Amino acid sequence: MKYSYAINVVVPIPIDGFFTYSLSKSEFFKIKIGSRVIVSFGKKKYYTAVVFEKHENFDVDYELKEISYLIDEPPCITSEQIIFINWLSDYYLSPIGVVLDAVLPRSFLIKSESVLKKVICDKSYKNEDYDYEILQLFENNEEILVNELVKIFGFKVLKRISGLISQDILELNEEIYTKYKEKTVINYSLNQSRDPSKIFLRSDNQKKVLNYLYENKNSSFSKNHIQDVLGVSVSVLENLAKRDILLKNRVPLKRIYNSRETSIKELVLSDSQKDALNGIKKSFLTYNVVNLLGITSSGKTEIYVNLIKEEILKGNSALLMVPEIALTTQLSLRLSSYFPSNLIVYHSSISPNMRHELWSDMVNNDKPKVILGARSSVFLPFKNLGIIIIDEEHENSYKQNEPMPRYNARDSAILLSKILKTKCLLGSATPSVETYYNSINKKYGFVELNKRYGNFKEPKITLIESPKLDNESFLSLSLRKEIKICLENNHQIILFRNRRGFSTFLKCKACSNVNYCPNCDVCLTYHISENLEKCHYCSFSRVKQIICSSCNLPSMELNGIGTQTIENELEKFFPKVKSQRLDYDTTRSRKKLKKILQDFSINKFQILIGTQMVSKGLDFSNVGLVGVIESDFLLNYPDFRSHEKYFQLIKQVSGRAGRSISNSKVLIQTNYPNHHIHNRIIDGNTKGFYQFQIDQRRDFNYPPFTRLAKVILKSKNINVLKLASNWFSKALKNTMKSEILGPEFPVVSKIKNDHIMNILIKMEVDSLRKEKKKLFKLSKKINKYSQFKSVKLSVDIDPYN
DNA sequence: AGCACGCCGACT
DNA sequence: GTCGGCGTGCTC
Repeated sequence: MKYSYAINVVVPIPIDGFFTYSLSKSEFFKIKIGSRVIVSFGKKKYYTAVVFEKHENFDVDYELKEISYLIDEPPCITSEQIIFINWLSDYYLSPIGVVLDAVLPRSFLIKSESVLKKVICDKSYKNEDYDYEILQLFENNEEILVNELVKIFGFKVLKRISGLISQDILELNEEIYTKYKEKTVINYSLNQSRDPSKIFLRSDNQKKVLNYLYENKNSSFSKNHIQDVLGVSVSVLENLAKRDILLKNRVPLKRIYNSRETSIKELVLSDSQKDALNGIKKSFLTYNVVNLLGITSSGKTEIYVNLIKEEILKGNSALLMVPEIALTTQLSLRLSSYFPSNLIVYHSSISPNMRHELWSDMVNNDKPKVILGARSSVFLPFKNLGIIIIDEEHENSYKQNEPMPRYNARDSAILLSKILKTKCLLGSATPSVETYYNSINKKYGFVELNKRYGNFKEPKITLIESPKLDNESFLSLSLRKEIKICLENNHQIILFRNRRGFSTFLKCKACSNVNYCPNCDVCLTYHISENLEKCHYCSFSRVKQIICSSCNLPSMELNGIGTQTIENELEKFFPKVKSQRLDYDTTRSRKKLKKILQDFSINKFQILIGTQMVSKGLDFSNVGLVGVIESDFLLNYPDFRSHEKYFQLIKQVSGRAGRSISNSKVLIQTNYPNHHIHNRIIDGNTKGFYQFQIDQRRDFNYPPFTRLAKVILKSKNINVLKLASNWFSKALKNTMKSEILGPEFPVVSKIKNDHIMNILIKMEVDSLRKEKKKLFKLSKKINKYSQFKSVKLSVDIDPYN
């Protein structure tokens, strides 16, 4: 069949590929690539879909449906985003619908939630009886869900409504527009109809307000503003309003850009910062991507701010990506003092209203913006973006594993910078091996910043052998000594403990049995505060059991060193000293997290005990000692990146010490004081460390010399899983020329009753596209075999872990 | 994702 | 005899 006008759309559901719909000539010329349409999809459902391609004289061998409704003529996503979405889907072997779903704000995608609103209800439309049938329903209702109409009349109703809409009798709004609520404030302004000479006031405060408003004629102010400027309370305003001297009116307030105006700070750069900044600018003349290696506390932020400022002055926007927004309160405060009216903070858990407003603002408003965002901020509809800065470029949290799509925001941002022809700066004190390799091989520009801000010395790092198990305490004598000295100097202490490895668990004294989760292949973690044994992979939890399930003796007892045990231990040795724990269990709420960090920064307590969280970008001036306790499980962890991760972790926690004091110390309590990584950490030979890693990666064919793909197979039935994995691995070996490893069970081999097997593929860089295509084709094949139908297969491109 | 179709078991 | 369980396959 031949269609004069057709469009290819993407439907935001986990299906691959485009779907083609026909449309009228007028619709065809109105519609743009990136516009949203409502289409009937499947038997009943209506979805919001996005136009990706337009075709004239389109030939297909099946019948096309017509589009139901054109939502927005101006596209809701940019043409660059169309390219980007296609790339993401292609590169990460992820259905394009899944990518679209991740990119667009939820509020744009609500399916079949359109609402019909009565505009005029003119009885003269009686003559067309089917229209009247619909209009009748609006006699009693102002608004009706399209869904309801579809339920009553079937899906053909949409064609009928579209007639009424084009005649302006009904109005179709997406549910979001009714759900989306403008934020408003009450503003006070002068009642111009009152003669000022006839107003008599006794109160000084009231006079103050009136004078202020006279000075700023024709403007109105929010109560907050008047309170801030004049220091008068609301009741003063209310009294004036009661006497009709002031008028109250509600005005819409943008949720974005409403950070309080503060004085714009002037930046003072140190000489080494200036050098680095100039180096970066020079480097951007030749390279699209530049890597800034600035040691901890060297003041990378000031450099970022400078680069962003230059873009803003040029009328461009800037994106600053950070790994985890929860820990960036300090950073966002600093940024808002430099860019009070341009800053937008963006992450996955901002409110739908906010996201909606922000997105529309980016599409419709050319005002330069500074966006501080977590990984999902790469998906925003950028216009005139001048620079992308990726802070802590090495962080694993740039990689999203769950939910789909799996993508790496750092890599995606680099590609986005190419699509947008934008500069891209990678910043880190401990760059990833890949980035380091690209820098020394001139694929990226490379700038180093080796001096701490304020010229404070980097802390002195010392290794101590962990005490033997039967020792009086797992806190070694020398660590306790240093803690004491540090406390006497009135400095603060951070104790770092890596949660993975072992956290607290229960073990049988008699038979050494450890309790496992019934659904997952991990042992249960014991939470003292709730007296519960919990699984960290599924939602399983139960009250602590003292009786061993294996030998029936009441001999289950606490094992492992968690942050709680450290706290208890500290209390034993330093009973008068205040400490606080900071980990994902104790700090579920953001407020609490903020409070703990705030309290620590104003010296309310002396010792902060924490997991990974304390290693990331916290800036406390008074920390004299960082203690690392038993965190070296990474040295034995079966992953080619585990040494790199360990190095980064230690460097980052160490960096928390001595930010504004000299003679700060880092003590690493370890079982492997002679490990070669420890040698590189002690002698500060970072280049040596990276060279060693690069050589190893080259020898064993790991990235950056190859690209990895991990195939994850899951099934409730372990035997089926084994058969399927072996079959798939063989199939891969037969069709691909890449090296195939596995199948093998991962460290955690069962989650939520699904058994898991992984196959690792090492693909040559220059045959990547072809190899991925083969992998993709094969992955579709496995469910064609009836015996493997229950096996769930997914692919992780450039996996971490 | 959602929905229909379809093939088996326990019920008025 | 039928209601309903959820396994499987399709959606322009």
